[in-house]
Amino acid sequence: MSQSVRDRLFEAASALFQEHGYDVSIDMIISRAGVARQSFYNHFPTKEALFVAVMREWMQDVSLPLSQGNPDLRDMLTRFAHSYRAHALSPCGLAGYRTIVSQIPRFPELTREVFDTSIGAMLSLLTNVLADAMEQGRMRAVDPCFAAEMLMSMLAGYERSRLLFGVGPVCQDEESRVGEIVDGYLRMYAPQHA
Amino acid sequence: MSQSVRDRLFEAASALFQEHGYDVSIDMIISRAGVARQSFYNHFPTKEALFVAVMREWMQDVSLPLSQGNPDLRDMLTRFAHSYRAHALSPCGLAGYRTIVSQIPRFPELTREVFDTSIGAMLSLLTNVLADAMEQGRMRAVDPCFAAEMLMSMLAGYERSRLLFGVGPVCQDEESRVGEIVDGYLRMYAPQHA
DNA sequence: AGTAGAGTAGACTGACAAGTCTAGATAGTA
DNA sequence: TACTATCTAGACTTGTCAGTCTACTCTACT
Repeated sequence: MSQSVRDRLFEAASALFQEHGYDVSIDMIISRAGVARQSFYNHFPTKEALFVAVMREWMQDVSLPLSQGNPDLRDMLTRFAHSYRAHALSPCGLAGYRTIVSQIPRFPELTREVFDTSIGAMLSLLTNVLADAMEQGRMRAVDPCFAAEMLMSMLAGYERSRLLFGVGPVCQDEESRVGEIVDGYLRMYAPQHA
Repeated sequence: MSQSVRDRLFEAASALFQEHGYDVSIDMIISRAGVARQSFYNHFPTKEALFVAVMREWMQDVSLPLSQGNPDLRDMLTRFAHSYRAHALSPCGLAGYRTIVSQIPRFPELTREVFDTSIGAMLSLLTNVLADAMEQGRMRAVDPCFAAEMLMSMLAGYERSRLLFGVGPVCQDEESRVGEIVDGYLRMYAPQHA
């Protein structure tokens, strides 16, 4: 037995919540984990508690290559774009998004916390970077938070919905699509007196 | 009795599906409609059938002020922007989006149909309009479908997620926000030889 | 008057799920 | 050996919900 009972429960629940949403029975979780019913309740008081724990772990997965000192704005944004899209548009990320969104009414504080520490945290990181670029005259001076929202929207707006609904493939050519998005974005926010 | 039993069931179900998602009991629906249990089954064979009917009605609500002949591109896009955002970011639109997204695994064909006839239909309308503008040299010539995706993303990308998660108010100043988005968009796709 | 259709009220069934409880197995430790 | 903690196996309780069924009422039509 390489993994502890708790870890096996956790992994099984994480996969099942992603696949089927919150409506997975405890029986399914314990059978996937290969664990007895009572063992579940030895580690988690309720199913809700397990869900909360899994959600909190999902939040930890966000890490972004956004170094504030990078002199090449285009390069930095391109890296960010690939990293963000790889997470948000992956089957995993999409399924997690769906699971969380569907549980917003049941867990309002938790889901809000998930938002703040993942998407919201990304936004504020990006906002800082853009504010920096604006101060140095490498970008048109606008509200940096608004500009950050625009980039994140362009990277995973319509496309996230489309993929959520299972319409079409992920992308024909990720590289060139990201290139086009970043190009357009830099045109939109090019310094006024170039 | 002003409304037929069927209409009352339909309205009650539409409101409750929006508010609570698919997990609303038949008891709740009939009690809200003020109707007996058997009457429900006189009109709909199953709860799923009612859900499908309600979803199909939701699709009908999309109508857009996109006249292909409008000579003022900015004016046309601004109208589109307001109309799209009024629908997508309203409490109603957001709740419906959540309900549908959470039921994607259970009703894959239906939800796909919903997407195609609402968001997807908007995209193709907008695509035609943009292609037109590009042909006339009023916009930079790029893939019009990609350009349409960008506009829809900017109008309801990050913001839709934020509102879905119950973070913050709808908007401080809708008018100026839409103005900024359309401005930026037109800058991004301004003709190359202005 | 009589009949059919559509309504109400509410009991009932069968399935399923969360959480509790009992009993026994296994392993580590004093 | 004896004790304790954690595990397994699975029965059990309680509650909910979709869908069925019975019995009665009301109204329209012939």
